[in-house]
Amino acid sequence: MIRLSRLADYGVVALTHIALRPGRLFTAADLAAETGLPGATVGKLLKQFCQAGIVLSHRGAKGGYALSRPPERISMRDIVTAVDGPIALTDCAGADDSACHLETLCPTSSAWKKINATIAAALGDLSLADLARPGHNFPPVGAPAPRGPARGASAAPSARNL
Amino acid sequence: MIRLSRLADYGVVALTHIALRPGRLFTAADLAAETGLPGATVGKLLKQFCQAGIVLSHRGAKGGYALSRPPERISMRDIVTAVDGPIALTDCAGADDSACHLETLCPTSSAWKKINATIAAALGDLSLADLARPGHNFPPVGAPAPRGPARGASAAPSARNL
DNA sequence: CTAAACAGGACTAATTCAGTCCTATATTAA
DNA sequence: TTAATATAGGACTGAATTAGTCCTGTTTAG
Repeated sequence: MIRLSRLADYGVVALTHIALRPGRLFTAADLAAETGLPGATVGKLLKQFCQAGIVLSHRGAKGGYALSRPPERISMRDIVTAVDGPIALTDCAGADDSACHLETLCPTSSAWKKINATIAAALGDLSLADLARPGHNFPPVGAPAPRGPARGASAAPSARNL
Repeated sequence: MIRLSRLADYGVVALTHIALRPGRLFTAADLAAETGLPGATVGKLLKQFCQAGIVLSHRGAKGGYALSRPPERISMRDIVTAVDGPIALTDCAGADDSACHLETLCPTSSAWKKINATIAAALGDLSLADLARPGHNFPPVGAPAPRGPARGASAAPSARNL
């Protein structure tokens, strides 16, 4: 299935947690403890978000991370792209100089481009602020679904599929 | 990155090939030879498409596969779903009875549902017929990008990313 | 100057996926 | 009726990708 990487999912959880507590500086360890995500992995994620300009880091003692801009201006696309790279369903539609050996001229590449753009737009339209306040923008459809790993019987955070 | 499985990509190639030659019955081996895709894998894909009702199979000698309905009525969503299962970026938003251990009530699940629905709609709006005639519906944006594996220097069909 | 915390990379382990193979069943043709 | 062709369905293996950990260096507060 089309899947979002687990890291990207974790990233959304972590950033949502920060967004709900504005003004506070989070160490990677604290954030991991409060969200229940693996510590080293949260550190890795925050580094990536810092490089992408989504969070600002403060080094040294009493350091930590904070959002670089208001959650309204951080989109799902920013987050997913920071963790997983450019949004492209297939190599041929996203990449630049790929040469295809399957067909001399691929009839589907332009279609993939359209699909990629649609997905990117959908992710770009949703901000971190929207995620933090779901009731306002996204009324629950059925029962309020609890969030979490579903695959297998593992108790620990597990794979998530798209 | 968000990725479509290679199988789903292969499936699109295979079905497009069939759609371009209406009336003809394809054996799995012939289709594999003509598209350059791995033989056993094409057989596997066609079985899945048959189960999903996208193609009809004719068993026995002189058997083979054909589309079950006109390409206009076969959507990308049908294809991707047949190969990769339901379209759901995360477990929690797509699954039914998953219990989340990260947060007592996940604030993001309804947002994921919206994103999933958007992607499903985008895939549902594009038919196999559209893929087979890209010039009509999707004018080339830049240079007509050739399609194919990009990752690494492998000559054989390689991983495709979303 | 010491401790806290981020920066950055290398490395390992686990998971997932692509691909192959084998046996059974159905259909056509001789 | 028999032989050949082709799909149905599953089990199994190898490879690729990913998640996660660890280590060393740098920066800053006290």
